[in-house]
Parts: sequence; C-alpha cells; structure tokens
Amino acid sequence: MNSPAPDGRSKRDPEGRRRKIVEAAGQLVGEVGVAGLTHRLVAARAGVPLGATTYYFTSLDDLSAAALRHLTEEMVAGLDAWEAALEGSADVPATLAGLMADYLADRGQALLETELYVAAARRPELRPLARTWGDGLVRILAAHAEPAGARAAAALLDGVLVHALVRDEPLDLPALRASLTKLLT
Amino acid sequence: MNSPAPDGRSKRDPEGRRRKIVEAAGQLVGEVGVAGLTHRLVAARAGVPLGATTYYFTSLDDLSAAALRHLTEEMVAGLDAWEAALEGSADVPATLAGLMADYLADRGQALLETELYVAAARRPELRPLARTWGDGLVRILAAHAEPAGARAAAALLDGVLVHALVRDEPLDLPALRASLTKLLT
DNA sequence: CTCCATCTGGTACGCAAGTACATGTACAAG
DNA sequence: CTTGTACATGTACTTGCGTACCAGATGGAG
Repeated sequence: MNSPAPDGRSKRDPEGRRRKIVEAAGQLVGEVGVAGLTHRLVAARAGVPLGATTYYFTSLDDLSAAALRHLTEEMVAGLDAWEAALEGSADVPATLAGLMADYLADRGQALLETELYVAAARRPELRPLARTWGDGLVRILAAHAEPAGARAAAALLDGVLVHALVRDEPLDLPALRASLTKLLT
Repeated sequence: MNSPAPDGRSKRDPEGRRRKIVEAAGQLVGEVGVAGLTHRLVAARAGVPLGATTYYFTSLDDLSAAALRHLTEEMVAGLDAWEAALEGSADVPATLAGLMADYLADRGQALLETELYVAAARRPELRPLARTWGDGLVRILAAHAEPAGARAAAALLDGVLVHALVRDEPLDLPALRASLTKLLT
C-alpha cells in the first residue's frame, strides 16, 4: 500500500527504510522476544526484501540493538508525560501509581522492558540502554523526594512490572499508592 | 568419568538419566538462556547421546519446562533457609537485606529468575512456576508483617533483582534495609 | 549525457537445529 | 532359555537460519 509504483520496486529512501526496519524489529521483539528475532521475520514485517536487513545492519546483533535502542527512546519519551503529570500533582504517590497502572495496561510494555533487562544481562553493551528508563524515573522522582527514596520507589516499580508479567489480576492500586507513600517519605 | 564400563555404553538407569538431563538443562539455562537451549547442547553437557534427550522429553518445550521446574524447586529450597534466618532475627529488614545481598552474590541466580519471568510471560503454563518464589517469600514475610507489607517487600526485592542485573555496583545494603523497614511497617 | 557510488532485490551456500527412526542392548517375566 | 518391553545410541532427513553475493536500478556529480 505504500508502494508508489505498480512495478513493485520501491522508491529510493534509505533513511525511511532503515526506520521501517527498526520499527518492524521493535514490534517483533514484543511478539517473539529478542531471541526470536530473525532477518526474514523483520524483512516480512517491514515489507522489504531480505537483503535490505543485512544491507542496513551488519549483523543480527546490530539489528536487535537498534530495535532496543528505538524502543528505549519511545519509553523515555513516555517518561516526559510522567514528569508533567507529577509536576502538577498534589498526591504524588497516587498519581505515580495511576501512571504505572496505565503503563501496565498493555502487557506489551512490561514484556518489552523485561526483554531488555535479560538481553542486557547477557550483552554488556546493552546495559546503558537498560538503565535508561530507571535512571530517568529516578531523576523525575528526585524532584519530589530524597534521592534514596526515589531510587527505592523506582526499584519497587520495576518489581511491580515483573510481577504483573506473570499474574493475571490487575494491579492493586491502593496498595501500590500506600507503598510508594512510605518509600517517598 | 561416570561410565562404569570401558565399552562406552552406559548402565541402565532411567531415573538417573532423566535427572542428569534436567540438571544439565538447568545449568545451560543460566548460561545461554531458555531460548538458547538446544537438544545437542543439553546432551553434550549431560554426557548422553542426542537421542536420549528426545527419548525422555517429547519436545524442547517439555525439556525447558522441566529444567525451569527443577530450578524453581532449588530456589524454593533456598527459601527455607531464609525462613529460618528470619525466625530468629531481631531486625527482620536488616536480615532480609543481607539475605538478598547474598542471593545476588552470583549473578546467575538473578539471571535465572528473570529468565523464568520472561519465559512465563510468553508461555502461560509456566506462570505458576514463576509465581512460586514470590509467593513463598510473601508467605514467609507474612509472619513478620501485615500481608500488604509482605507483598510490597516481595515486589521491591524483585525490583532489586532486575536492577542488579544491569548494574555493576554492589547492592546498597543500608538503603535496602531502610526501604524494607518502611514497607514492613 | 556519462559515470559511479549507493541502494534495491533476488538467490544461493553452508550450517545447525528439531525431530524421526532403525538398530542394538539389558533385564525381568514366563 | 526364550521373549517382550523398556532403554541406549547413532544417523538421517527436513527446515529455517545468518550471511554472502550478484545483477539491476537510481540519481546526483562532472
């Protein structure tokens, strides 16, 4: 549907192509995991020939790293909204708990982040990436609590994240609000 | 080295063999991840021919599930020690923080547990397994705090676990103790 | 226009994987 | 001892993978 000409050949657009590939890879990480990523899967999803994936990324590790970096950027962008919401909040713990509930609304997010954690555990070059979200959260929370409290709250939220992954019940919002209140002093 | 006869053929011992395969698979999950598991890898590590792995486990999913179940059992067994240590402790949060620090001493444990989480996220039949450790911890903590506090503390420890995975600095023990004190009321 | 680096698209090669299977061996029942 | 069943072991088959590579198209520089 994006093909401009019926001859089946795509217009020349290197940057757009690279972006489409990265985005497709990002989607697939959520669906099949980092380990499940293959050139062919990405190419099919992105609507490009197989060769394109190896042309733009020297190896599959490169490709997955690019995908994870892209996903991380999206997560960080989401944090800006958190910062804004907390800025004008009278009850920071309650607002934070609500934001987390929304965040977990689609399992995909939690899965993506945990995938990033395990990938980073085994590939040191990904560690900074895996720290980005948590560090950003701590930075935001530092405006509303002492550094130690901010770090503790961020750790708790990470725990809540992985908990949500293996449980079907929705998040216990009042309990989370209470815990955050305690940690943020 | 375990071969009793120099003819190269193993003695007949179905249960022992099954156990050796499961244990080898458990080790490998820690080294290469659930997704990195292969029949050949397991067979080589267990010192059995390739065919043995498919004889005892109908599919690779069966095999990895058995390995994860085995690992979970070991983790739960470790929890008994936690229960005993907390039983006779004057400062429960401090003791708990110390136990966690020991637990994280080898990255393997943290990795194993996180691997289990992501595997369970994608394979519902593994979810009960993934909940086992956390539920056990909550049960133990319930003896020293209210249910809500116990659950919060368990979530925090899960968060600390994944944090440790992507950071090189050792655990901040005093901070963890303080946080646990707040959560356990 | 000509030329050439860059991009596109298809195909091929070598390899490792899951799984099936055929054959051989031990052990207990009869 | 014979026999049948459960186990042991090596090999073969098919599939899908990463990656390399070739040939054509494109579009700007000179």
